[in-house]
Formats: sequence, structure tokens, C-alpha cells
Amino acid sequence: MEMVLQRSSGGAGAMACHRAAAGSPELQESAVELRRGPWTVDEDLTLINYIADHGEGRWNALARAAGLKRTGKSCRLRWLNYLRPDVKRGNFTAEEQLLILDLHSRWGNRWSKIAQHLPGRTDNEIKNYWRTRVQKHAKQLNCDVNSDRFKDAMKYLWMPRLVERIHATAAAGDGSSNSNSNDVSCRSGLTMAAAAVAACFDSSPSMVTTTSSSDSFTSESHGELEKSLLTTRGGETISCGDWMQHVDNEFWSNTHNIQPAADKYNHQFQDQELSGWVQGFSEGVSESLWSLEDIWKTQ
DNA sequence: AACTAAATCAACCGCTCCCTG
DNA sequence: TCAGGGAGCGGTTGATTTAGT
Repeated sequence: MEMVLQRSSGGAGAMACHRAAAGSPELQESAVELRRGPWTVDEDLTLINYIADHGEGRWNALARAAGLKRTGKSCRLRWLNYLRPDVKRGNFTAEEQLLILDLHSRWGNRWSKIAQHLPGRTDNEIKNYWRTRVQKHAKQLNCDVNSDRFKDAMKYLWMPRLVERIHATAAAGDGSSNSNSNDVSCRSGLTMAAAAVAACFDSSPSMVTTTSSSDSFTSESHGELEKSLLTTRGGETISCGDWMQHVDNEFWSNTHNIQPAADKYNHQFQDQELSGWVQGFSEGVSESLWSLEDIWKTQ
């Protein structure tokens, strides 16, 4: 059952109510004292029952007709984000995380648009996921999530590292989290990962292009890659290896903090074939790594 | 066990878009 | 064509929960 705790009626919220009474679309609702803050069980039931009988839409009218002392906006939000029967609760699956990352790389903060492609998930939930999980990593690196630095760190550092991890896991025949994995799934995961890295490097003419063979990408080749990479920023050519070293140190010094979150997600992975590849994604989350199609095509 | 910091997420706000008269 | 209202979107806030000391 939902905890019902009334928020303070003062502060900005109360001021907002006054603004509403001063001539906004909320004018009619302000005739009665509007409730704010967390919804009570009774309110939820009232809203659910009303929508079951009359359908949704026309939220301001709905709020009045249902006898809810809430704004239409509030009713709509409560319904869409919480009460809808098909709303999915709980942690995002690996597939969902992957989809969010991919779609965000295409559309940016178009949360509603992204949510349309994740059945049962709300824009609010996706937005919260992005802000808490992804932006956290950017913050740890003292850079903006949209910065070239962060994107490059994902592309050229974390991705190869992830491939290495996957490779290592597969080579070790890891059975802890993927006890059902067989050679086929391992190879498939590695192929996908290799294709992802290749897609990253293909976008830059100066980058070393890997083959689709998982075996061709080793720690040694990654090391050589770091040394050879050059990147141009603002007309100034700098050594990628220098700043990568810095980013690398910072990032990996924080992995012990990130691991619990990764474990939390990993145990929920449903697609065994995908799970091996996605493993570690919660550690170095990507914003604009590759297109999902690139991955699926390689399978 | 108590306290603090960090993370999470429901709810709110302001703005914009779209529809209707 | 324009104005007004409703709906939806993205950003932000702050209460609660969880993790760490």
C-alpha cells in the first residue's frame, strides 16, 4: 500500500496555487482548495474508478467530475505515471537500458518519444533513469554528459574495455551469471560487441578499424589503439592518450562504487544471449555509442 | 544504533503546441 | 486569422529510501 504523507502546504507550491487562482487555466479548480503532494489510496481509487467508467482525457473536467481536489494536470500525471494498468514497475531490464541509450543517442532528451518505444515505461521514469544513472558517470568525470570528452570516453575507452571484459568472461567460461551460456551465445555476444566497437571506429577516419572477429581485438591492440589515437578539439590537436589516461584513472578508480548497481541489474537480465554482451553496461553507460541496428545486423 | 550522504523517484512547474470556436 | 483553453513535454524539486561510516 502507498504511504500517504502530506507535504507541507507552504513554500513554492502554495505560491503556485495562488498563481493558478490569478487567472491560469487552473482557475476553476482553484474555486475549491486544491490538494497537492502525494496521492492517497482513496484518491487513487477515485481516479481509477472514474476512468474505468468514463475513460481518460479532458483532465480538468475529469478532475472536477470525479470530485478530486486536484488539477487536471495532476490527475493526468498520476494516471499516466502510476495508475495505468499497463505501467511497468521496477528496474529496467538490460534490453530496456540498451534501447534507452540507443534512442537517446538519436533523439536526445525527447523522453516522451523514447518512452513510446518502451511499452509500460513512462517518460518520467526514463528521464529519472538517465539523470540518475548516466549523468552520474559524467559527473564523476567532471564533464558534461553531452561533452565531447564524455562521448569520446565512452566510444574509445569504455567500449573497448567492455569488449575485453566480455572476452575475458567468455574465455573463462564464466558460469556465475550466465550458467546457461554456451559457445554460440558467447560468440554471438562477442561478435555484437566487436561490431559495436567497429561501428565506433568507423566513424573516425583516423581510428583503427577492427575486424568483425572478436579474437582480433585484444588488450594489446587496445593499448596500441590508445597510443595512436589523435583527436582534434577546437582546432587544437591533442594526444588522445594523455587525457584518456586521466579519464581512465578516474573512471576505474570508481568502479568499486558502481559494481553493486551493475550486479543489481545483471541478475535481472532475461535474454541470455544479450546478457553476456550487455554485462558491464551499468558500469560505463553510453550515450551515443552505436545504433541497435548495427548490432542486430551482425547476429 | 545513530548519524550523514547519496540515490531514487513521485510530483510539480513553466512553457509550448495543438485544437476549437 | 486569431485568441483561449486543454494537453503534453522537459526540467526541477524535495521527500523518502538506501548505503556508508
